[in-house]
Amino acid sequence: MAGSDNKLDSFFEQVYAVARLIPKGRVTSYGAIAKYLGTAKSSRMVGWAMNNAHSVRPKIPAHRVVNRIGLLTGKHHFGSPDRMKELLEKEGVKVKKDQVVNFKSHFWDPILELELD
DNA sequence: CGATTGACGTACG
DNA sequence: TCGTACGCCAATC
Repeated sequence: MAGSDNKLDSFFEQVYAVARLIPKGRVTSYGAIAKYLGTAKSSRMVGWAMNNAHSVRPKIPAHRVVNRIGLLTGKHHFGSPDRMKELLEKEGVKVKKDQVVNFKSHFWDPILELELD
């Protein structure tokens, strides 16, 4: 279709798409998203995408995206450093010292969940 | 326009 | 096992 919204054509939009697919009470990592998109080495760009996510609508549940060890590295970007923690705990994700408790159990891997045969 | 930074992750020693 | 170096690419200084 001419003039179609090829938003998914942008790497950032792909990150946003996956971020929106993160179920409530679940978390994922930048690397997991990057790897799912086929750019595992560009994990930094996922973080940049999240930075830009503040200007993207609908709002991106960036609070469900943490680094590979479950550390709330981006908590300072939510307006308040405790905002991310509150949001996660509100969804049932325990956070201790800026780190997701039982992170592995809450980990949501798009490669496994969105895997297509 | 060139150098530095950044919400990360992997590789190497 | 731990510490350091590098890659990635866009935005900012």
